[in-house]
Amino acid sequence: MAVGQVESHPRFSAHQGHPWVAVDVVIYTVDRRVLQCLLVQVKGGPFGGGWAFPGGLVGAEESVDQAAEREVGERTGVKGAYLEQLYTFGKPERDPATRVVSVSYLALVPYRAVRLKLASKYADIRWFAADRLPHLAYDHDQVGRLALKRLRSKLQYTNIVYNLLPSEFTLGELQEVYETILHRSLDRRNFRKKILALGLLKQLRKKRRGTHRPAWLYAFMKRRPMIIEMV
Amino acid sequence: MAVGQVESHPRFSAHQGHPWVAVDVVIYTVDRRVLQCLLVQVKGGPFGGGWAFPGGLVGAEESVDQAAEREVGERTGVKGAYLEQLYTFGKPERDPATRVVSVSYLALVPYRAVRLKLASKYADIRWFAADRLPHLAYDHDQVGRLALKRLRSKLQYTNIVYNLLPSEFTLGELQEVYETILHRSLDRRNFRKKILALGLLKQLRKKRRGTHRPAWLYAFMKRRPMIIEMV
DNA sequence: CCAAAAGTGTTGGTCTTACACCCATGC
DNA sequence: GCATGGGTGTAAGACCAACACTTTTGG
Repeated sequence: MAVGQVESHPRFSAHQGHPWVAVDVVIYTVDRRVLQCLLVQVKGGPFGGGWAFPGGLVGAEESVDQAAEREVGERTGVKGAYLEQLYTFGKPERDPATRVVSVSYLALVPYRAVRLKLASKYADIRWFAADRLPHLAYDHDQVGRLALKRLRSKLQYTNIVYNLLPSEFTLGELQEVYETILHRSLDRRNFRKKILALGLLKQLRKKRRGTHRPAWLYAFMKRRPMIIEMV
Repeated sequence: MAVGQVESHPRFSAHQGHPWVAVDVVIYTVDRRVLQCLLVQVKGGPFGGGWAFPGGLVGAEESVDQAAEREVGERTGVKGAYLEQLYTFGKPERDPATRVVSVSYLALVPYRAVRLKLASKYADIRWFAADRLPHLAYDHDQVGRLALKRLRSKLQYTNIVYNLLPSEFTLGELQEVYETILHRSLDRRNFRKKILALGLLKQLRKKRRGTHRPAWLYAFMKRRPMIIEMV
């Protein structure tokens, strides 16, 4: 991209120079009653060996959202995951190697659908319990705190939880995901009352048979983000 | 900034190319019971003659936040205004002249402190009623909708309104600002009850003498952002 | 028959909303 | 004395949190 393009831009003068643009994605999933979060191990540079959220530069032809979606797809194999922009971090010193402005995203993927894939730029990739992350490279500790806060708060007034569940589930399983993420226990009767009152779930005609009394299976009527009030 | 720097970056490969980074700032104020919003008239290019929010490229040495603060200072003369990041817009086609990723901000300034200053890059600058903006250049219609939504919602659970008021004010004036921004009338008794119960205001030892019964003056005890519950 | 998870209503307290009259001043 | 904005309390309804027992199945 030529500098001349910006010098002729009607709103901008080019004297300032400019940073690079990257995305970083905090990818959550729930597996066996634990909220997990995907980290990659940085290979070289001042943070080599440290852990960070996966991310990469935004390409010339793609939108910033697309770059985030691409990163989720490349690392987890999941297409069309739930993605939400968190915040843009732009301090010059946040990455000592280069001036990088980073747009952070929150992503939710169902655990069963994930097939982790390492990129050559990383030394390792794996899930960590979201509330016990190691110290992270760059300013990613801050990104992680923000993501967790946003996830917890958004759980309460949206239906995004459907992104973490299989298409059929029992109310007990649904409640378990809420409890896992919010990190506190909820009253079963109140939970069922409230979530059923929202009218977002439909009861299926089958039950899940386990080791004990079978439970009705439910599904979300619509699998798309909606603003509601929960918990 | 040399490409070689990024090719040697531990996390990124340089094949992608990269966009420019800019900020756009939605600057609100309240004047005579109207929520006003600052627009500039674009000079050349495909949007020449159109109106947009003031903004500019992020400099190599400054953070993105600083670029926004600088823009507010340059246009209004107000230093240290309330600033909050809104969202980052990053579609390649959003600005036809150049690939620009734009970080949008919401700013609040007290009307009395403002001295508007035109930049050579703009044809004009002036206040518009926030709920009657003209069609804007770029994707700024979207930015404006988002800013207004955020302002209204944040009014309800923070104390940011202090950024729009002089240091001393009556409860009537405070309520008027709320009503102006929320665009609906509030019950006076309930409003006073609630806002006083928050304990954020102190009653001063003086009254404002107007054309009728004098009203007690109040001030915010702390002029810094806090999370609360209002309205 | 025992263990384990599923299922189900009511009550008290808190919070929110709606609403009407008197007061102090300037003109 | 009248017009104008300032100042104040209560009652009804909505909402939320707390709480215990019975049912159904597998082993």
